[in-house]
Amino acid sequence: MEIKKVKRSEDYSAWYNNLVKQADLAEHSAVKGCMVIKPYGYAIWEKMQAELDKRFKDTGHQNAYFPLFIPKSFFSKEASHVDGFAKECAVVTHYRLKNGDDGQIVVDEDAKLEEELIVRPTSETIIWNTYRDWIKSHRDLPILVNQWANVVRWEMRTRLFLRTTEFLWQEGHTAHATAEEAIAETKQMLEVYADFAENILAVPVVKGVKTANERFAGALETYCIEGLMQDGKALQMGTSHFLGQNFAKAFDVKYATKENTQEYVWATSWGVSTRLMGALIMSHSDDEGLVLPPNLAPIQVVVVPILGKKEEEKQLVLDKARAITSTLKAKGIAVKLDDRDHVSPGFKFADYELKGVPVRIAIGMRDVQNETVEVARRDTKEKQVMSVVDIDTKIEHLLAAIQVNLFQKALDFRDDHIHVVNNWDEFNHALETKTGFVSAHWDGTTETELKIKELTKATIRCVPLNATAENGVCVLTGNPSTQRVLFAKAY
RNA sequence: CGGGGUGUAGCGUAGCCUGGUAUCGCGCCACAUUUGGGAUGUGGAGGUCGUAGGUUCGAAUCCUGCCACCCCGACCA
Repeated sequence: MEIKKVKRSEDYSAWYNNLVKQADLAEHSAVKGCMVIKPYGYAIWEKMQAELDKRFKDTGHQNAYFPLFIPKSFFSKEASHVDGFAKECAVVTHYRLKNGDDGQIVVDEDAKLEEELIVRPTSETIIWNTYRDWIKSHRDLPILVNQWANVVRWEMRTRLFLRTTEFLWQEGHTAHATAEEAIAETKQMLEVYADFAENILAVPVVKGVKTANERFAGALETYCIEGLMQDGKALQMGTSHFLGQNFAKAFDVKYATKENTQEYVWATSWGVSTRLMGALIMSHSDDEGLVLPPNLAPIQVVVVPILGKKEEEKQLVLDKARAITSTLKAKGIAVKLDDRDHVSPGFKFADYELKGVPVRIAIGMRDVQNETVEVARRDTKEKQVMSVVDIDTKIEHLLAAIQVNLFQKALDFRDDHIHVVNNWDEFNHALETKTGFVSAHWDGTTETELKIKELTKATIRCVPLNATAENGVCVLTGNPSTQRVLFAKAY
């Protein structure tokens, strides 16, 4: 395969698209807006799933599965929800095809559904319709359920992983007796997402709440984690919603309290999607290709034997390479020995760099004689010759160091790209001349937020949770404000 | 969905303006020599030129519709 080089600094979009294809993560399918996730890309998604799923289970959740289809009438039950999703729903209207007059397969008009089915864009409605039957008493609460699923949102414009018509995600849907408990759940899951993003993806995130304008359709409060990509655009990486009693009321889900009164149930929902693949790619990768954090790499270490021409030397090198491979495997490291003899070492080096493998070990005759290996790390491109003594421990430490370094690098980049401004001129100047987040005072009204969006294309990514109270004036209106919010151009 | 652009072998491309059945590189197959940063030579296979029509003796090339992708908007995880 000829490698098409696209520089990140020259055309970020082209670089991203090219990287997704070259690194064998995904490709466009025959279906508009839908992608094929290839085995290597899916392996990374599976690692994400495993890490998230463990955290969900650790916080008491169970997995379940609800239907792909939702009766249309369910959507009309929660008014703001239908407003939010109606414009992007795929609808099933018929259940049969037949042979048409001209030999073409056509939809059988006689097989029209009584009630159309919506392909889920999210599952609150079907799930809350189900919860009505599950919840009768305070003893049935809480319900802590997650589902791994595909959903469909008919977006105007799609991009590999970042926004596809069909995407994979998980959606947690919990039911609680009290508002306090539901809010605690919402916040807990936000922490789970932030922990996952920072410690597994090595992507620093800002935890915050969305403004009323950016809130999930049907939520009282939307918490989010926001990341900053290498091109300086923000990416919403996960959301956790406090839904109040909106869905309980819409679907009439009540429970009997200890005092035998009937109360509506309190709800949360939370989700992250294959968009995280996009976040991962855009946070760390470079002109040589993908850069994967060790905690997520399907292959953490690749061993490349440098095979000489003499048959006996070949065997010596291979034996040594195999020995090191099993030593690392025994330590629980995901290691691959690439002993193919028909591609050159140089080709393999470049190929595994493209695939983002964190550590490469090369072993040749020199190393066999000296009891050494050459170790190269993907993140810094540094190479060093190491003694094979305790190689497993050394590699284990190196992987941990790479994980930390990637996070630190991304964190430094993010912090360098938060621009604090205090008036409208500074605000505009920052948006025009710099990329990243702009930290500014805002008067708290949707009107101002929309006006700023119209004037600058920047949106309020979130009201950060850890911000300190600080009196100031809104950059646009001059009205009083008590806290800074983060603006940015976003994906 | 609006504006702009692109579509030729698995990948990247030339040819299109000025119509005559397609160029080059990588990859692939065979053999040999190679192997510490994308090896070299020799021989070979692979294309209904995105798709459906139209014009023409003849269409990759001209015209029309459609599809897909990219960029910029609007919408959004």
